Amino acid sequence: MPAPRRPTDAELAILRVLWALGAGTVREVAVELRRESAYTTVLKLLQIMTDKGLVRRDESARTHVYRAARSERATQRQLVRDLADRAFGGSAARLALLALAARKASPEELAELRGWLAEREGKREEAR
Amino acid sequence: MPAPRRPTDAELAILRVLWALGAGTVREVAVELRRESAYTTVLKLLQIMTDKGLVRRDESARTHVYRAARSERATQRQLVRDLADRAFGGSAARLALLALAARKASPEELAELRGWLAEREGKREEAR
DNA sequence: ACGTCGCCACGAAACATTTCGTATAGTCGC
DNA sequence: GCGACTATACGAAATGTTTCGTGGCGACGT
Repeated sequence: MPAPRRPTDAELAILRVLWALGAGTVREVAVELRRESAYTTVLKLLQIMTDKGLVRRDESARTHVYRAARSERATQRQLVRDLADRAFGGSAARLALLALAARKASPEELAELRGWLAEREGKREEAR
Repeated sequence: MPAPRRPTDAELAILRVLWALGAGTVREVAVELRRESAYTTVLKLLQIMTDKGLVRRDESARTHVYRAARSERATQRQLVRDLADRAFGGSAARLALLALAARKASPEELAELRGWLAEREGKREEAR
């Protein structure tokens, strides 16, 4: 399968609901987004997303059930790479640095970051 | 001025050229992008971008000169925040962590990151 | 059986993005 | 002044995104 195109804003909003729910019907997704989109809008988007391969549809029941085709993580990775290419000359690390500067990070997040760096350091030691 | 809308892909490509050049005429920008866009396409985009407030135009000479209205850094910050909101539940730190995992970082970049964390640590000490 | 309700398919409109052709006009050299 | 060259402006088409209305079909209660 060819690399799926970057999801649009509206598509991403739907994907987020599906990731949170695991799977869902049109109505369930629409309820989560009700302030933003009418039922048939969500339906249409999900149909388009099915065609694009962004979601998979289970049609075995009369009320179809949708799932995201790719994991949240994989999609996030794709979006990050895309943004790195478009706005950071391809450097995801520079993107990361700016992200850290752009918004305050919680202590937990900082701890995660330190952990990541430490692990990274460990690997470097190993490689000697 | 109201917050300018997120630049589109084609707009961002042009902004990158302008940031690199400092300022430039339509032709200069078009030359940098020549494999991607015809001269009049670049012209049209720059006109639109002027209307949107993404670039400023100096019309004092017959050949207009364009400059990015906002710095590369500020725009990057905006894009990062936008992506954090759309795909990371607003957490720029989680975005940063994924960015680090998504692409190998150079030793220089890792050093920068360590430096940033160290500085951060210093501030925490100060606050006691 | 019949009305009602929920569901999906489809089409179309409204809008944004991207592309480029053509028109028009200033400038320079001759 | 005239022609060649370069510049901007404008319009319009091609494409992509987002919105929602309408129609038809099946299920379910009464």
